[in-house]
Amino acid sequence: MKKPSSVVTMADVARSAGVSTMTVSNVINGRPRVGAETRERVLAAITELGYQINLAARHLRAGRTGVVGLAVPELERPYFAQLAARLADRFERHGLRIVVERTKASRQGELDAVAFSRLRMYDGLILSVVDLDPAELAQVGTESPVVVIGERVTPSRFDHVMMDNVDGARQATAHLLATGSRRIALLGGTPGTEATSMPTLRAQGWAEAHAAAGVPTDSRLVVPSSFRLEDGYEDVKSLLERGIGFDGVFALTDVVAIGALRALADAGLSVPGDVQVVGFDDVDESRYLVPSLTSVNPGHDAMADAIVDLLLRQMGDAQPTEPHEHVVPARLVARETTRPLQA
Amino acid sequence: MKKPSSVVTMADVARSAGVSTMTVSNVINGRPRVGAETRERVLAAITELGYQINLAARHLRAGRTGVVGLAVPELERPYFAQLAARLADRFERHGLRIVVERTKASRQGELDAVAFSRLRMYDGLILSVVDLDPAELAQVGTESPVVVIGERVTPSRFDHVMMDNVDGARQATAHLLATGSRRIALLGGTPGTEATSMPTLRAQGWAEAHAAAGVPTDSRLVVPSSFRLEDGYEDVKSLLERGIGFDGVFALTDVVAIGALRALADAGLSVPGDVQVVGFDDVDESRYLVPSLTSVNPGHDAMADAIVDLLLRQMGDAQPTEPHEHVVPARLVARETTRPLQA
DNA sequence: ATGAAAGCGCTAACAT
DNA sequence: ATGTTAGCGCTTTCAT
Repeated sequence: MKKPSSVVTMADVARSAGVSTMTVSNVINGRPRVGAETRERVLAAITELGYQINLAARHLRAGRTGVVGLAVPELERPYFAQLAARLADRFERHGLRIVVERTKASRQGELDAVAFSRLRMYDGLILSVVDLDPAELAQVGTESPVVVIGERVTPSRFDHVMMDNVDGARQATAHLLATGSRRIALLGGTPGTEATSMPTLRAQGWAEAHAAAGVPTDSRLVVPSSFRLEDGYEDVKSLLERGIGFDGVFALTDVVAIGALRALADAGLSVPGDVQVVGFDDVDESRYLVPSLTSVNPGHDAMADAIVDLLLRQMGDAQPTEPHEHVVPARLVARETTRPLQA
Repeated sequence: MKKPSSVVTMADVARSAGVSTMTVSNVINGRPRVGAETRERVLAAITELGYQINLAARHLRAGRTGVVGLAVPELERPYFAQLAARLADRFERHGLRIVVERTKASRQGELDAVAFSRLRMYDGLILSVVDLDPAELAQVGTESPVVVIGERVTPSRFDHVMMDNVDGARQATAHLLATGSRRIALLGGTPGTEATSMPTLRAQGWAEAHAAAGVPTDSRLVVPSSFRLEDGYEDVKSLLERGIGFDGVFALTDVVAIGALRALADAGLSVPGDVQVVGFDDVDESRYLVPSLTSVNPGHDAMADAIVDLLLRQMGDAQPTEPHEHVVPARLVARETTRPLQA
């Protein structure tokens, strides 16, 4: 019983079993042409020595890893965590592992992810682009399969799956207007950002709905912030403290909405009586909140399906096909933070 | 401008620049002893050919990947998503990437994670063990650094960081008792499970607190379930439908508590007036809920610190040290789903 | 059914 | 400052 002192290689096993490394390799990979008795001997040696295959070597040889990477801005955002779970389910059915990493929504983080992937650690990459600019992304040379998700309009070089941010935001705002809100705060709007960023697109939907309804917007109701719970909380608190009146809230994400709800409660405002609230993402917890959160469902399953389909296609095909641009429709889910529509 | 037809290797670059591969390697890795003019030439060739380093080869050679794996039961559980984020912050400071994968809380998934790691795709692995049994885990031969987290008492072969489940649950239950609850439902208790599983440990704390207070428990108040929102919801609904009275709820996780709160609201029960509720995990959203959720904080930062410390130690040390067992203390955070303690 | 040789793309060690 | 040699551990030929 030899203790595996440091690293046991195939050669060690081969020597111990009195065969060639090739035969060991054949046994390990379940290839057919190995005698039953030889196989036994090899297996015994493997157990005895505690042999473990070296994937790095295998990958170098095979040129593939069986791993798909998912790079998201932040691991703890429910939207991405839930997307990751959906993707994991789907890829698993195709015998692929999925691993999740984060980019911190930074240019560098996003570039790193592509680099890591194209450097052959992943057979394919799903990249949520936030900060990387289309031009930069376009320059990234990559032969390896990449599907870009996220809100920005990206260069046509890559397959791209996105939700319909503008229309979703339009629906959310239109619903608030239809149910009686007239001054709708936009939480998370980040003015001065790229024209194709998620906040800008959702702000655009907010503006369009106002225009369509002939209701004026007030720029003081646009509160810039990040996407954390405390941001929604602080945004509302700040509006109240500054005495900027509002009777509706469109939060750029459900997480922000949850923070906002808390601030409204602290201020003694009732929801939806005094203020109506709509979020975006329709994360799992939204329907369990009290009151349950009206939100925009960005088409989770359709999105996951499209991503998997496009990536597998790239991974399978010999010749690259034309890049696809896939927009998944969004749909408002009305719940208790908004009043019922008049019939 | 040659199009990178398939794979450009260092050798290609070397040829094109009229140097040896070694010089190319030196340039790429920023090693000092390269002439300025040569460096220029090499860099030019790299750009021109669109050369990209092959990490698989690098790793085979270097024997390390710079990647730490984190294997958790489910990607979308807030507790794990938030843990992942904390760990990512810390490892990043040490120049390590962290990637997250899921095990589905299954034996096989957990074994796969160890296999993947020890097969040298990760320099270290943080494994949340749920289903794998200590004996099985012990048999997994691995030279590669592993830190086990999770509730089960694991074999002493591995460094292990865990929260104080029993004491946390005891605090939660004691608080409910101290604030007047007498019939406390236990949501998520899974009877007949391993003696060291998380549900069992937390159930034990629940029982201990009752014993200490001289209050009898009622086994009908123990509702088995998984850890999703809908489980908490269904658990409460089921208790109510079956007419099993209760005036307190200890949910095994905050997520379950959120589901429970919704079911209580649906039944027209007030919290904390009619029923007090305590969760476990103190996830970020708990303090923003309305009413905010009283919960057990399992010591998030202390836990992350301990994990990182132990793993880095293993990754650094030549000789393996004695395995460490680290228990992080838990602490109740009283909020609005429970009544104030009588002064 | 099994083995020998070659080499995946890189880098550490040792020349020059 | 740059090149040569050797080899990481595996698998793909192509023998036998």
